[in-house]
Amino acid sequence: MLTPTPLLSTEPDRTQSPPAKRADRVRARSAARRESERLQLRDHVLQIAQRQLVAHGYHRFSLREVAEEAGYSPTALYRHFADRDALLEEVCSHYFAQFSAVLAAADRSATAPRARLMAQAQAYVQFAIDNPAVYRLMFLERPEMGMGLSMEEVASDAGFGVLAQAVGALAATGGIGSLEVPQATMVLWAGVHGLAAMVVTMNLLPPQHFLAMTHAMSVTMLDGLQHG
Amino acid sequence: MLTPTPLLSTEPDRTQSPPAKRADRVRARSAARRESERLQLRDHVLQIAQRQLVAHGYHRFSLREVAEEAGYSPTALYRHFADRDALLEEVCSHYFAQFSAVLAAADRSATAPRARLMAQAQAYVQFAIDNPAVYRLMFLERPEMGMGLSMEEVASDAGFGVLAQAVGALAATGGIGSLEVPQATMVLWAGVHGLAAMVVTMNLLPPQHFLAMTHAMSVTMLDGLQHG
DNA sequence: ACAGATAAGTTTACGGTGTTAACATAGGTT
DNA sequence: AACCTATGTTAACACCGTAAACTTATCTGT
Repeated sequence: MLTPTPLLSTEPDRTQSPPAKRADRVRARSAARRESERLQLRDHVLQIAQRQLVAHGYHRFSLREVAEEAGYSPTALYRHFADRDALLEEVCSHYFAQFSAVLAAADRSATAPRARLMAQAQAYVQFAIDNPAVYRLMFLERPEMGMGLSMEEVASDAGFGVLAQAVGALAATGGIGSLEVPQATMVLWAGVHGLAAMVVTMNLLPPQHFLAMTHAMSVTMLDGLQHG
Repeated sequence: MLTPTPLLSTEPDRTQSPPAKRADRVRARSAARRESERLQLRDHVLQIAQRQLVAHGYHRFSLREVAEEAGYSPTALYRHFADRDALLEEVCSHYFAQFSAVLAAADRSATAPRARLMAQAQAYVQFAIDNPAVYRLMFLERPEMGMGLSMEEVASDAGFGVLAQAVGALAATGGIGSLEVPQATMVLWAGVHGLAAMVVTMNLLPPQHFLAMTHAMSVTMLDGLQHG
C-alpha cells in the first residue's frame, strides 16, 4: 500500500544471483519486515501467555484467554504455535534461561564449592517461591521431559551445568565420599527439587520456612556427602 | 411395598423412646438398608474412579467417564459427591491409608532407627513408582493441603507419624546432630519427595535407577544428620 | 500488469469438560 | 390419601482445545 514498487518489468532475468538489483533488495527488506512483524507478534503473545500463567496459575491457563487478551481469535494462534503445549513450551524455555541465569549468578556469589552449592540451593528454592506457576510448568507438568537418558546426560545437559560443575569442584576437594559426580549431582538436585515442589504445590508453610529448610537440607546433604 | 406397616395410628405418642415397637424396628432397618445401599453405591463409584485414575493417569481423569462406566448420568454423582474435587479427595484418602500402611510395614521390617528410615524411604519411592497417578494426586495437585500449619503439625499429623517416630528414635540414639526432630523429619521427607516427584512427573530414567538413587540419598542424608 | 500462490486471519463447528437448574419418580412418613 | 424427600433423569450453560473452510491481503512469476 505505502510501497508501490514501481520499476520491475525492466529486469527480465532475476535468477542470476551475484549482481543484486534494486528489486531484490526491496524484496529482501520486505521479507525481513514481514518476518520481524511475525516475530514481534509471537513475542507479544508469549509475553501475554507468561503474564497469564503467573497471574492465574498453571491450572487456569487458557489458550483462548491468551488469544482474547492479544486481540485475536483463538485459532489465529495456531499460525504461530503448533498447539497449546507448544506455546507453553516456549514460555517454559524463556524461563529456563532466566532460571539458569539465576543459578549461575548464585554460583558466582561464592568461591568455595560448598558455598557455591549452598547459594545455588537457596536461589533455586527462591525461584520456586517467586514463580510457583512457572516452576510447576517447568518441572511438574511435562511428562515428555527426557526418557531414555543416562544419569550423566540428565545431570549435566538438562540445564544443570552450573550445578554439575560445582559438584565437580567439590569432588576435587574431596568433598564427595564414595559417590560419583553424576549421582551426587542428582541427589542434590532431587533434594532441593523436593522442597521446591512442596513450595509450588501444597502451601502448608510460609515461604521463609522453606528457605530455612533449604539451608538445613543443604548442610545435611553436603555433610552427608563428605562423610560417605 | 413389602412391609405394609399396618398398626400405627393406635400409637399417638411415638416420642417416648424405651419401648421400641415393631414399626420402629421396621423403620430403622429400612433406613439402615437405604443407607447401606447409598454407601455401596458410593464405594462402587469410588472404585471405578480409582481404576480410571490409575489407568488413564491424572490428567485424563474425567467425572463424566466415571459416571458412564458406573452406569449413571454425569449429574447423578453430584448426589453423592460435592464435585469432582471431592470425589478425587475421597480416592485420595483411600490411598493415603494404603500408603501409610505401606510405610508402616516398611518401618516394621527393621529395628534400628537408621534401617527403619532406609526401608521407609525405599518403600516411599516404590509406592510412587507403582502408583504414579495416585502419588501425583496426593502430593502434587492439591493446593489446599494445609496452609497455616506449624512445622510440628506438618511433620507429625500429616500422615507421617511413622516417619516422625522413626526420626525420634534416631534422635534418641544421637543420630541427629543439631537439628530438631520436626526439622529433620521435614528434610528427610522433602528429599525423598523430590525423588518421588521426579518419578511421577518426568520420566527421564528407568524406575530402578530411582531406587538406587533413593538409597544414595538416604545414606547421604542420614550421614549428614549424624555429623551435623 | 495480471494470474496465481502463499500467509494470516476469520467464522464455524466438533467433541470434550465440570456444573447448574428443572423435572420425574419411587419410598417412606404423616 | 396427601406429602415430602431422596435419587435419579434430561437439558442447558460456559468453558476448553482444535480442525476445517473461507476471506483477504501480500508477495511472486510470467
